Amino acid sequence: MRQEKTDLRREAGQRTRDDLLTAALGLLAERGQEGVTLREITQNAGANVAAVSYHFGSLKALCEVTIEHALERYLDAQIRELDALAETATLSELAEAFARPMMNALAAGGRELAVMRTVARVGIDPPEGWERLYGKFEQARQRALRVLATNLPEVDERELVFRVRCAAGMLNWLALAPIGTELAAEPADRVERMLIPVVTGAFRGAR
Amino acid sequence: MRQEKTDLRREAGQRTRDDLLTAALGLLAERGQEGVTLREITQNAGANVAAVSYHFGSLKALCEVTIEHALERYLDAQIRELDALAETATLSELAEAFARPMMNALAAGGRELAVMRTVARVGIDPPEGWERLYGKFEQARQRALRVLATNLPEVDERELVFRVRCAAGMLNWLALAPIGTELAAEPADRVERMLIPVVTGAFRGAR
DNA sequence: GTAAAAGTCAAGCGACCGTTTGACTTCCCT
DNA sequence: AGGGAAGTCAAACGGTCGCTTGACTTTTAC
Repeated sequence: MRQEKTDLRREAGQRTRDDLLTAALGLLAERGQEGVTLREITQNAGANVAAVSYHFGSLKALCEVTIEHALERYLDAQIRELDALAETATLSELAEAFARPMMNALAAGGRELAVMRTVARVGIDPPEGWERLYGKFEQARQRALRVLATNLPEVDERELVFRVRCAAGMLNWLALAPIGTELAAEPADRVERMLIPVVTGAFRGAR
Repeated sequence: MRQEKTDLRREAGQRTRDDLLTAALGLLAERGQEGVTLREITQNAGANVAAVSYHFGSLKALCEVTIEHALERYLDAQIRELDALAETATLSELAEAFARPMMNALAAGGRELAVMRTVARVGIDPPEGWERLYGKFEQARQRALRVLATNLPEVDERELVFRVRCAAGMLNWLALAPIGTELAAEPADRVERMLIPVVTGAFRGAR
């Protein structure tokens, strides 16, 4: 009983913290780091303005924690998909694994899509502390590069790196641009049937 | 003589106006609409803060004029490229024409790249008055779609629209992300040799 | 020559920003 | 029972924001 009370009390503080993170994620996805204000976050979270300083130290720190959470979640999911690939995977299978986390988010919409939007913005305006996740970032890229090199042994590696970055950028764009919200209204399998060939084609290249 | 003086004087007012537009373009390209401040623009332009209200009415109006200029310039260039295509153009030729304005800007860097960055941001945060250019936007898309449909008669038109949007998004991403600045340091023909196959592949699709 | 028009400028307006403060409540520990 | 830690809150801080004002200079028009 006393322990229950402890947990309940701790939940009160934790709840405010989580509400702030959720509100920050939504606004960061919508407007980016420059367009977010402390008062709007706290209002959406139903909290006092001082709560941000109390729980995170500053607005910037809250944004960094939020972005880092989103980025780590995305990279973990993508690495998981890529690691599940066979050594002999085709370009189409690579494209599917590479795009899977983004496709799932596009199909789910809501908070999942907000995570992706926030992640995509990192590629344009990198926040300060993001170097901490650079390792995971490189891990995903290297895994994709291996499969790519197996399928396209005649293509220069620098070009393969470029294609991975192009494909990643295209997926990020889908999350950020209005087309992302449009796709969220489509059946998931239809989105997949449209998107996979494009990513595969970008990987393969064509003259 | 009096006419010369008239012109010189008119240039004085026009010069401040142009300096404001240039400074606004640079900052809009760098930080986007939300991250731009009146005082930073006027400082970069060497003008007084009141100059913006005097010449444009408000900061928002200045931003809209700047963005519209950049967008119109981009669309005109792209439409020109696409209109120069033969009816029987290949996918690779289509890709080259489609990507030509962006590739030129990536090669030139500086102000040209700033124009592209500003244009690309329109796709994420559309400013208020951009509907005025929707016609040119559709014109470019329709022209690309025709060549695409000729080369890929077996593909559903909705899918072709999707591929055009993906390709455009990828190009926009190249302008916005750090990779854009990296490419600006490369030889132009090398960028072209890397980029065209990716765009072509995205157009063509692959299983 | 002279009055109107065009343009520039320093100063200041109210509004909103992120952050801090100190009082206050609630719960844990002994 | 009571000291203390955790958390919340209204209020206020200094600073920056976009924008306006009114004085001032320069150019234009007659």
